[in-house]
Amino acid sequence: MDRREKADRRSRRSRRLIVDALLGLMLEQRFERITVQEIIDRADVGRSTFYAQFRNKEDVLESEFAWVLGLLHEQHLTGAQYPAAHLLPSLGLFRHVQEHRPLYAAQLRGLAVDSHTQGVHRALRDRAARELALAADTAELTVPLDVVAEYLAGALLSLIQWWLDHGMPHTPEQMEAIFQQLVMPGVRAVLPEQRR
Amino acid sequence: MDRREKADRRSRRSRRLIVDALLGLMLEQRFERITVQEIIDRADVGRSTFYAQFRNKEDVLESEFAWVLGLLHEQHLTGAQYPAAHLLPSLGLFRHVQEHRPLYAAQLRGLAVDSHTQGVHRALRDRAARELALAADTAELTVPLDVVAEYLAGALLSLIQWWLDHGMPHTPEQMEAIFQQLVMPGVRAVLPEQRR
DNA sequence: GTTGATGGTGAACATTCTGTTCGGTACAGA
DNA sequence: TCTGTACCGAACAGAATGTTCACCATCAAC
Repeated sequence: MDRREKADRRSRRSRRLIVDALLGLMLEQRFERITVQEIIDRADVGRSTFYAQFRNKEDVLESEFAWVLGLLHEQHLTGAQYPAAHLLPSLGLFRHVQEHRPLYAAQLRGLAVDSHTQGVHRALRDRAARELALAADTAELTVPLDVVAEYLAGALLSLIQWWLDHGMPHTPEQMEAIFQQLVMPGVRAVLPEQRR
Repeated sequence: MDRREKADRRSRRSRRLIVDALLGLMLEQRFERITVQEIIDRADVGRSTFYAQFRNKEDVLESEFAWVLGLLHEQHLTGAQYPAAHLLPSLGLFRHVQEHRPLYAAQLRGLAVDSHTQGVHRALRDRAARELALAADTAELTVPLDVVAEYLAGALLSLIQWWLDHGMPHTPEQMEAIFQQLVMPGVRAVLPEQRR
């Protein structure tokens, strides 16, 4: 699964070159327009090397994303190292995006396989749904629980989108403050007064 | 520009067949995987007919979207036929999406050219930014104006996404109520008390 | 109805991109 | 030093795109 540690030094080098080439290209043009030929030209590897390492160009991005999302899960989405009232590990997510900025920026600019963004979206939405179910009696919600979960995930991602789009002018902590001010009041409004 | 009114009856027929075929296919598989051959097979038109009417398969969707977005603009985004405090014509948008459900549903399921969703997103965001600038003194905002605009557009779209995803179980009016409860409190929280 | 114009048809074609194969070379790691 | 593995590059088959063309169908106007 993770070919980062083991494997031949040459393999790692090739994979790195290819991933970097693709991320670079994605800052210039949209993903679908990029051809395998362009990738291997920029990476300066042979065609057969490319296909020895990846199934296709989608696979390049997917494997990179799988790795980064794995980190996200184990570092920020497991356990409950954040205040329960927050419902989502928003601060952790802002920090995570900042840490892996090149990948996320390329993803955004290249308008790439939307399925990745959607993967994050789903993960956040489900996480929020679970937290909400714990935080409030479902029957007491004035709005369906899964709408609230969708809203939370969507609003958080739209802040992240804005942040990336504008060259990340704020710190994760400032973004977290904005998130708390802007997004959370709506959630508290539909929860019956309870758990602060 | 708009080939719906003028043009030969046969042209209109062909275009309609092709658009419907594509929308149908998009309910089954993602846009990128769909080939022109599949479209013309399902539409039952000749290959050359397809290319006589459209530049490529993106063009099919684009022309349809351009038309529907044109309607959206003239019916819901111009003037200010909605309460100024709402900042966005959310109810109008919910109604509009319901009215053109097949297109929006296909767009969503097919994970199609994200640029269309982004087009709507941009339009909403800019609209919100303009309204915000009128509704509040920029200097008095505790959060940058364009973040709020982005948030509004993103949150509204995420509600629409949920709505489409779940087969539109609510009326536009119910969705509007949810939007008001869930999304607007955050906006009021960052506006200095003013204009109710 | 005849007629002239416009659109539709299917087959053929060049082109582009994809993904695979293979013999030979270079390098990593033990 | 030696063995396995990755890289290389060229060649290739297959798929999909978009174009062209000669022929046929349909329109609407006379």
